[in-house]
Amino acid sequence: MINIKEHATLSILNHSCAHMLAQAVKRLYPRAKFWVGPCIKEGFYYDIDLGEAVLREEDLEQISKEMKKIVKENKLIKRKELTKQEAFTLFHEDPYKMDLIENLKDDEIITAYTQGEFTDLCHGPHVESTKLLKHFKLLKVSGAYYKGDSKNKMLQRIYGVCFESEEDLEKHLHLLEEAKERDHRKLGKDLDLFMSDDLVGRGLPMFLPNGYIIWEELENYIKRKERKLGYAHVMTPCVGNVELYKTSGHWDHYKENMFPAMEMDGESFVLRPMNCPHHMMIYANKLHSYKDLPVRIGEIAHDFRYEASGAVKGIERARHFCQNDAHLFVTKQQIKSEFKAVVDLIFDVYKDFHITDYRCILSLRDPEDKEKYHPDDAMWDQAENELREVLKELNIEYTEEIGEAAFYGPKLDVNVKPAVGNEITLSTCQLDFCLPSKFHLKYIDQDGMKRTPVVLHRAILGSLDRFIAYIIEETKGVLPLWLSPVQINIIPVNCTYHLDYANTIKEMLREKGYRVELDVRDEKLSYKMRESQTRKIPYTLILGDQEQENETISFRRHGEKKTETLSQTAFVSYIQQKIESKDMNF
RNA sequence: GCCGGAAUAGCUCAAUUGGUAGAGCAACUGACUUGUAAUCAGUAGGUUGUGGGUUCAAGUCCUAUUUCCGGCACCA
Repeated sequence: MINIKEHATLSILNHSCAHMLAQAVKRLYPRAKFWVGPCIKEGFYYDIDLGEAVLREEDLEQISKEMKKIVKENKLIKRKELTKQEAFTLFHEDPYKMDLIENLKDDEIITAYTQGEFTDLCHGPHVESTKLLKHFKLLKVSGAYYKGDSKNKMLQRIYGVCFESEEDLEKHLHLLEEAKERDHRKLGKDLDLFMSDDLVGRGLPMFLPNGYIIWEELENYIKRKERKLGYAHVMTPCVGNVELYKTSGHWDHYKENMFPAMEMDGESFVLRPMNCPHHMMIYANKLHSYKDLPVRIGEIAHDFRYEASGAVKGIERARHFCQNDAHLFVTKQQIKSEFKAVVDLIFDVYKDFHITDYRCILSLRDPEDKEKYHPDDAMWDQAENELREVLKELNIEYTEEIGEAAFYGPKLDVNVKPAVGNEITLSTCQLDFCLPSKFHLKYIDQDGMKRTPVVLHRAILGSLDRFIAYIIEETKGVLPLWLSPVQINIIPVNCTYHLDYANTIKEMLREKGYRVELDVRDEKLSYKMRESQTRKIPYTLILGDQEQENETISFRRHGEKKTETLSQTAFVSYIQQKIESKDMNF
């Protein structure tokens, strides 16, 4: 989907359209006060304080009509420079604009743009006239906190998008509709992958047999990779004593996101929100030599977080999920090489899944903010520099975000944009200077001294649940062969005459380990073929007289019209090769 | 958590201003025996999310609540 904010002409068009939206709102709601109306990736929005009035989706139509009028009025959009004093005078009735003006830097040139009766404080630039803003669509209304802070008042936000032609607009709206069709929540239901139920609880999805096959395949896939890289996998309980989390610091810093404590026999337990403390204890279970390091402890671990009700979304963000987690215990000297190995693993995996549209973010501390961060400047400097060096050595594009690091160390996040909704973090690698010392972790160094290791927290597939959601949306539910719940569907041409042959083939394929179904229902071939296609089964076999006589297999690949015929052995080696290559396109 | 919207059969959706809850698909039964995206006929399927209220009468109006959806905030 097009990024409007990054687009030279569309960004101006959309920003101008936001002004026109404000003008229309002002006409219909004279008491409206305006905060900001920027251009964003998806188009534009405007944040508005309407006082008592409440905007509903259905009100958008009327506002659109007013905007169309303004288009017809062909208002020229005029720029004017103002002194700060002039600006104060001009916008004295609008507290939000006054706020903006107050916070402008003294040397900044203040400008206002006027179109007809409406003037807005704005740095511009804008199109010349409102008549150029004809092809727009208001998309949705929502609440949005003033200055993005939930302690502040909630303003009303209207979203919209504007294009240069009606054709472009229609095309874009069509894309938005298509995106909805690939929503993992819809596909998860259609393909019987997972479900949820009020009686089980909000944010607690359940994987159905089909969905669990995907889950299992991914688990095996990533564990195999990790084993090759020297990871050892463990299994730890989902519940922990509250003291464990007091030791780790989670109780102080993360309590609001945890399910409440359970009291029992004078002890207090919580469902774990993450696995670090358990893994710390596993490390502490044994005295380590510097020769043991790095120690890599991995786990496909079930976690529980009390996500805000508004944050819950299918299996992308739920209150129970499974992390592809690992903790690497390293010496200071090993930070760089281990970090590099993690980054290599991330992109090795992305290559397998054809993930190319991602964004790397290196989150660093804000050196000015002494409160927030673990106080060891030398350590921070070393770590941050080494992370940078690795990313540069590997020639990875990334952006640095100052002040976004966790209090315990810098981190690399890899974000992707799913078909529906906001950017999500898929992979992460976080350095931690704090946790090991909280648990008094040590190793005996070469010189016989006890030293504290550094920990790298990392997740490659992130949570399996979230990764599955992402893969479903990327593939539109047409999963690669190795992940498909049903890989091969057999349709006998005639359920009496060809049943034996169909059964023989089915058993042969099943013995080879493929997930195969035989459709013996008393239905027409075309009916079964249709269903096989809508279920997005990669290979549909048609077995009739010809195949039976020649001991061959005729098959059709999902989404294709043509049929191919192979000998049984040729078909098996063809399928085997497809599965082993983890080809994303079958 | 906040703002707004929604909830009707397993699924997708209908139901005039309040006036007998309905269709397609799926399921089940039967007929048909078919070579690549829907064969035909029949049967069954519902305290309209839940609780309260208004009314002669509520899927429809009011109210509380739960869940879902779109955003916002959150994601040490």
